[in-house]
Amino acid sequence: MDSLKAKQNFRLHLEPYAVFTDSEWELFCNHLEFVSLKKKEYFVEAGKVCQHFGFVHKGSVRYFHVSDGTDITGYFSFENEFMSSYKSFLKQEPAVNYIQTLEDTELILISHKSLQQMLADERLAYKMERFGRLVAEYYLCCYEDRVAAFITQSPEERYLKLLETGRDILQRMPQHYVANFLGITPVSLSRIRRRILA
Amino acid sequence: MDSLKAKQNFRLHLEPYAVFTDSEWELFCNHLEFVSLKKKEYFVEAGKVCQHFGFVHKGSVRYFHVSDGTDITGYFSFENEFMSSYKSFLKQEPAVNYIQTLEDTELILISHKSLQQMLADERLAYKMERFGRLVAEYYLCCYEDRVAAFITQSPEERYLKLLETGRDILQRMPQHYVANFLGITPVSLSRIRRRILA
DNA sequence: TTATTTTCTTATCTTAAGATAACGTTTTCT
DNA sequence: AGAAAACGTTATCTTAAGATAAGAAAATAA
Repeated sequence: MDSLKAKQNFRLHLEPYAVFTDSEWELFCNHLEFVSLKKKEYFVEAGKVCQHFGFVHKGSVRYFHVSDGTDITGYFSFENEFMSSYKSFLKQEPAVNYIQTLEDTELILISHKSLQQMLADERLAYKMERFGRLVAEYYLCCYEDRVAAFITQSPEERYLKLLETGRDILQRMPQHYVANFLGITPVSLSRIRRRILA
Repeated sequence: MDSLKAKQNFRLHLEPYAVFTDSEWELFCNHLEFVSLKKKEYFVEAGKVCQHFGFVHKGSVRYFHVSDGTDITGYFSFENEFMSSYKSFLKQEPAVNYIQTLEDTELILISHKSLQQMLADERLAYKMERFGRLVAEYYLCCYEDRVAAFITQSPEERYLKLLETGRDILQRMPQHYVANFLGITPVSLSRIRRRILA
């Protein structure tokens, strides 16, 4: 991976959350790790502590749970989106889920240890606290919407909404992943699709 | 309301998120508002911007959506818990939900304007950023669990889990509020309860 | 206290989702 | 290219949830 380009792109996409001076940016970059994963490789596995907060530079990942042998999709992250098993990462406790790449994927990572170091480094602390706050707030809002969708909408309504706003999900994800992202089975989504066409 | 006691209690419950020096605490307290609401009064109404982030000193509140005339519970907050229509508050956009007291309730409030002032005040900025980050992260983790419950568990399983962990919800909330908190109708919850007893 | 509203249960009917299996198609792997 | 795996649809059967209405019990208000 071209880590120079990746860094530039990362800096750009961080702007809503943190604008670094050049010297801050240099300190920050010392903590970044660049990792390329092949399709279907795991970034997080259930039972292990998620050690990194990540940014998808290229490719995409899927976050899913496994129960009774079937896997159930929680969400997806595409290019230029953050990705982590947040609870596991933040609390440094074993994850209850997996994160797996869906394609060959390039990630920029910040380890929990690095984050703590930056939060403890006077030169970066304030900016990192703010960065963390804004990222967490962003995801808080996303989750608020997602919970609202589950309690106020039927599966069919959730699918129709996804059709409107669906980002890359519908184009790039196999339908059975989309199905349990919506909280239903693949068979059920197939029926919903037919119902809508009729 | 005894605002001195309320302040003390608030300071105690903020400790996981922010520990203030006495002088910081004094600055912080200048921004606090103390409000008593009667049962069934509204703290947030759909269509209006949520202006405050709140802490429940006494009593309890319910967060709910209204669609097609029926109301659907999103969550509850009890004594010593935070409460806000986060997305509306953070983005200062119209809320899509209501927040209503369930009993006579005493709240400690921070207005959006006050929060911005504190974030801009050199003497408090760092601590407030950190405070904001830790609160947002806390709720992020709660929401992560809540979404996981919707996609991995059946309504019955969610109810059984609530029986185990249910805080005050089951004791203090009417059952039809609990029902749509679980994403189902009151009638359906009643059936689940019967099924479990049998 | 009486009247009214709220709350919970139960019953009926309709609708849709889950489980499972079969089949054809497409993709992936070697 | 050929074999295997993954994917999407369809069908059947079972189960449970939604909609609606009615009635009893409890809480609240006048």
